[in-house]
Formats: sequence, structure tokens, C-alpha cells
Amino acid sequence: MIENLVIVESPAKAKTIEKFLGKDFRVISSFGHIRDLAKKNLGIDINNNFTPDYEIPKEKLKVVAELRKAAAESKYIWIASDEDREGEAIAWHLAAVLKLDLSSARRIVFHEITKEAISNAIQNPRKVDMNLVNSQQARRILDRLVGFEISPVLWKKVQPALSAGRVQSVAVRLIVEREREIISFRTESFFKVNAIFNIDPSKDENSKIRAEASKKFPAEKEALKFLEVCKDSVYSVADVNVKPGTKSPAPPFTTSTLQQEAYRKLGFSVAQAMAVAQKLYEAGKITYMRTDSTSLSKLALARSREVIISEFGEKYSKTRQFKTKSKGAQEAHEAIRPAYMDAHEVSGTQNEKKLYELIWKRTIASQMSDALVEKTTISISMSNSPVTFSSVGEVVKFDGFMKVYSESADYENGDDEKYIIPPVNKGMRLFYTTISATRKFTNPPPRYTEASLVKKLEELGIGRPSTYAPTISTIQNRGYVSREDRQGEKRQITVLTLTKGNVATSSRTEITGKEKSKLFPQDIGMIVNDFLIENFSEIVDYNFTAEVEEQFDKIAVGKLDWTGMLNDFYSSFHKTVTETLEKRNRKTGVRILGNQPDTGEQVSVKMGRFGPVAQIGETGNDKKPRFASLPKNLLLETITLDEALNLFRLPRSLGEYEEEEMIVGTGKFGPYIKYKGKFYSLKKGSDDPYTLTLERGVEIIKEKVENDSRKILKDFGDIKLIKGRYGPYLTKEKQNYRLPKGTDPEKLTKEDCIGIIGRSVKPEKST
DNA sequence: CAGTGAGCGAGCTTCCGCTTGACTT
Repeated sequence: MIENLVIVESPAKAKTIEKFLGKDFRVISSFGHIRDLAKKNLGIDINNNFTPDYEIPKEKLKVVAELRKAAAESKYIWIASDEDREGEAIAWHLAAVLKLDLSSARRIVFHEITKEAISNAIQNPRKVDMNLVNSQQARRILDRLVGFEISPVLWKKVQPALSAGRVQSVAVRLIVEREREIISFRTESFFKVNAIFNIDPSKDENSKIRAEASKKFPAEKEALKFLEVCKDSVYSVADVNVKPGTKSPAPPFTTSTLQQEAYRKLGFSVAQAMAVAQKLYEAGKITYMRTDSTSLSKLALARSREVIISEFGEKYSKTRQFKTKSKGAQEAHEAIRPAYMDAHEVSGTQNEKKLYELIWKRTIASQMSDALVEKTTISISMSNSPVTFSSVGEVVKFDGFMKVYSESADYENGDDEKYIIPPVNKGMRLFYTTISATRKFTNPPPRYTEASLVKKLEELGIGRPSTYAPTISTIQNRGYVSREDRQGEKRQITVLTLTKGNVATSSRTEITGKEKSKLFPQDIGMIVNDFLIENFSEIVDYNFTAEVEEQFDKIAVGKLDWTGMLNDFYSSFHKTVTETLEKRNRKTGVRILGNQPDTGEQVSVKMGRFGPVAQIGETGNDKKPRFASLPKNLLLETITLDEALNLFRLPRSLGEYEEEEMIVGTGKFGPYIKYKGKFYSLKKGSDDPYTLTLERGVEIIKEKVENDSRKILKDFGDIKLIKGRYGPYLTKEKQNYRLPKGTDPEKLTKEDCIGIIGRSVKPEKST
């Protein structure tokens, strides 16, 4: 019999706490929630005041059995789930499942995992807060109602197996609307004038001043005219303005800011950042990684100060506590920080080291002094034009936190390069070295990355630290959006350059529209989004979550009855659901593009059973319509008649090679070549199935054959050792076999392989 | 694995938030 049992949510936390609490205490974990609404059906008795039907999910049965056993063996049970809405609900479910008396259950909370905070908590137990629990029940039930009533409407009116929800549908909406802004964006061009001035024309580069003209010119003609004016102008310094300023460090990481910086600085996907952070957390190297709080424990503040003073000196230290400002933050945990501030680096994989270093730097920087900068602006006047030039330079007088870490921006703008301005005085005469007018283009708004989408969701107060990564997976898994690259296109840039009294015209190429790992909406995402906006505008409104959160907050403080709140919401919501089912037609995103020039048949596109298709002709006529699937880079919304007609040119023959016909087509996995009964994928972006030549086709086939042969480590005839994604494996007659642990693939003989295959029992295919 | 697009319709799909594994061809 152990005197005391403490239940926390996370096993790693349990391990740490147990160390603080002596041998009268046993600490175990519930692994998060232990009960949820029934998996099948709605799980809510609507006609009985929204009574929830809770059940223990199958995968939680084992944990619950262990909890029950431990509870039976203990005299006192302390429920130490997190101090937020979900944590309170977990406490309540634990009390119910372990049959604890609610009036006497010992509910404790602590924000920091320190001996002091924990003993303090043990000395001040309280009861389970039913108002807070009820606000969680309202949240849970509302989400179930929204998800489980709207999704079936989509199955009927759009396509099976689709989904909608308070969080995911807004995430999709953001991406769809951004894409439409990009589609409707019209690029404009203008000429920007940059100059390099010199203090003394006989001297060298050290006295160079880079400046930009205050005026932009709409076209080449005007830009050229201005350069002609520049030719004969006298330039002088009209003003020198020196302004001191300070820069402050960013707060320590929350889940959202960690995901953003891990993407910007390390190129991690949101899911990858979380997986690596989880490893660091489990190894006891960082604090909890799912948090919305920027606050640091007193201990962390003190330790950071020690580290900063010993490494950089007293004047680099400035202890700060940051206030969390994100909407709906619950602050059950600390910010994400190193568990031990004096550990600069950790052992582990490359990614673990890199992410840890980022967390260490961010945390330390947050406790360092402001940087002092001096911003100098020179304005330069012209003798024969009202246009002025200005040059901006920034000098760091004291680096402060910048010694360690600076936050990155989402979209780097490229030409704000910093440089040091040479000393100049007002009235000083300047001489131009070169003045150039360069054609520039306005850019459409940027597409979201996973990380910038998380940032936006957090700003809107939608979703929680534990759901950002799963939400982004969900909207991709449903096919609503897709993370993709784009090659971009070349465009010519005209540059007019004035040097030594002569204007020369040149041109250079730049790439525009290049994208890497950006979120693109898919046709089905756009159709579902439009359907939801037409029929459930309240739910997909950007403010919906904020509005219901306000009500949950009222429930949490006892100012609003939770079942009443649900009733108000549901009565109008459910009416919308039934009306939509009754009155709305199926939505296919159909567009009629025009007619086939030769036959006059109608050409249209729509979402078909197996995805987006182009169609020539109509059903119900004598002549059956012809169909062609849309490739990934064309949207139903923007495809043109010519693009649609083009799709019907495939598959086509490239001619014969060694007396066998080579066919190029496009299928389930993109464009391919079929030759001698085998398929070869075309290179993404560089090979176009419409213009591919026989010669290139032969090349592709040869490359593939060569690549495949490199994957074969050993060839024993019918048995081959292949280099695969998860390490080497054996293959025989299209069956694959794993190597037993500890096998050295270098030393495998054919006999060894036969043995491994003989001993391996193929498990039944499971899902 | 590189297709499919007639119509009927059984039985299935689905939410958000807490937490980690077990396992991968």
C-alpha cells in the first residue's frame, strides 16, 4: 500500500515529479483524456438536455485499468491534471471513472515543475471546478454537433467521406480565399531608380553612398526622361538625420512561434517540429512543447541571468517576464525552454541538436538587453528636379540580445540590405557613379506555408497548441489543400543605366512565382468551402470561435448555463442543417467553357466521382461524352477552354524505338511513358507530356533503369537485397522481408537470405 | 498501381483536444 497517488497527464511529467516527492508518493499518468463522447452515432442525447454519452475509448482501456489498480492500492489520490479547461475535465472524468467522491477529491495544480511549486500545491488542494468542467463539456459537444451534423450534409451534397468542423473549415477557407486573391491579382510594373553617389569622384569605393529616388516611374519612357535630367544635375546633401533606437528580443517560444521559427530557420514542417520537440521533452531536455504561454518560471529566469552574466557580462542581462497576448490562451504550462539553461547543446540526432539550439538561443535572448541602433537617413537633392534621393543606413551601437538570436520574417523582401553610410555633412556636394532605373513588378499576396497558417489561426484564436499540427494534416488528408512547389516562370527585366553621362539599356531575367512547400487549395476544398459559406456562414465565419469562446468563458465563471447555451446554438443550427438537406442541390463546381471548334460539342469541367474532369459532349445524347482528368496544376475554377481541349491530346504515341511503340500519357501518378509494358514517370516540372520527344523518352527510360540498379545492393537471382526507405530489405517474388535486428547487410550470403525468408511469417494485412 | 465518368444503393465516412507509442517496404 502506497500512501499517496498523484495522477498527471503526461508520463514524462510523472517521472520528473516523482523525483521531487519522496517515497510516500507514487506518480502516474492518464495520457491525456480517458473518456470521450461515444465514437459511434452522435454521442449526445439532444432531447434530454444534451446529456453526453461518455465512453472509454478502446485504446484507453489499458491505461484506465492501471489507474484503477493504482487507485485501489492508495490511500489518498491527488488529481494533478493541467490547470485549464481540458485539464479540469480530465480531473472530473478521472474522479468519475475511479469512483472518487467529488466533494472530497483532492484536485491540485501547479504551473512550474519545481519542488517548491509541487509541495505548495499539495498543501493547497481544492475541489473539482464544475463550472470549468461544464465549459469544457459545452466546447466538446458543440464541436461534435458541428462536425457530425455538417459532415453528413457534405456526403450527400458534395462527395462521401468529406468533413467539416469549427477549426478545419476555417483553415481551408483562409487558403481558398488567399488563392482567389492571387487569381484576381493583376500585376503592375513600374521603374524604380537607384543611385550610387560618391563624395569625391577621384576617390575609391569607401565613400560610396547608395540611395533610392523618392519617385517611381510608370514606364520606360518616363524613366529614361528622368535619367536624362539626372545627367545634368548637381547633387547635394539636403539633410542628415541620425536617430537612435532600440530593438527588443522576441518572447520565449510557444508552440505556434516554435513551429514558425523551426520552419523559417530550419525548414521543418509543423509536424516535424513537434515530433522533434517531443523527443527532446521525453529526454528531459526541454519543458513541455504544447503551450500557449510565454512566461518563464522564476527558476528559469534566475538561471538564464546567471548564464548570460557569466558568458556575456552583466550589461547583456535584462530579466523580463513576457505577458501572453494570444487570443484564448489558457496558460497551463510554461513557455518552451531548455530544462537546464546552462546546457548549450544536447546529444541526439542532427534535428534534435538544431531545434534545441534554437530553443536555447530564443530563451536566452529573451532575457538579454535591448539592442541599441542608430539609424541614419540622408536626403539628397537635385539641382534641376524636385525628386530627391534618400539613403538609409543602420549601425548597431550595442548588440544586446542580437548577439545570440534574431527572429526571422515570414517573407524576406530581399533588397533591404544594410550598409554603413560614410560620414557626410549637410550641403556637401555629391557625384553620381551610376544611376539605374530597374523595372519592378507588384506581387500578389503570398500563399500560406504550414507555419504561417498556424500563425494566422492563432491570431484568430482558432485551434489549440495540441491541434495545430493535426489540423494541418487533416485538411491535407481530406484533399482540401496540398503542400506543393512551383517552378516559377522567367521574365525579362529592363534596366536603364546612366554612367559617365551615357544611358545604356540592358535586360536580365528573373524568376517569378517560384514556390516551395506552400499550401494550395484543391478543387474539392474550394467546392466544399463555397458550399459551407453558402449554407453555414455562421460556422465558417472567422469570428465564430471567438464568439463561442466568450460564452464558454461565461460558463466557466458560472454566469451562463451550459445546456442553455447549447440549446440556443443548436436550435438555429439544426434548422439550417435540415433546410440545407431539403433544399440544396448537389454541388459539383460545374463550369461550361465553350464548344469544341470542329464538332461544336459542349466543353465543360466539373468534380466527377473520381476527381475533377473535363468533358466533351453531354450525357443523354446518342454520342457518349469523352472525359479527361484534370492534372494537379489546373483548377476547375480557372481552367480555360484551350487548356481543357489540350487534355484530350493524351495519351499519344511518340513513335517507335527499337521496334516498340512508346506512348506518353497522364495517369493516377502524373505523366508517364509506357514502353514494352512498363511505366516510367516523367520528371516533375521539367518534362511536359504534350511536347515530349522520342529522344527524351529514351533518356528517361535509361535513367530509370540505371537508378533501379543502384538500389540493388546484392543480387542473388530470384532474391535481391534492396536499399529502401527504412534501410535494406529482401525481396523475392514481389514479397518483401525485413532483416532481423542486428543483421549486417554487407555479410549476407544467399543461404542467409533463404533462411531469413524461410523463418519470416508474413503477418495478415492489417489497416 | 498509370482506369474509371449508367444506375441502384448496403454500409461506411465525420468533430476538437488531451496524451503517446507501434510500425513502416
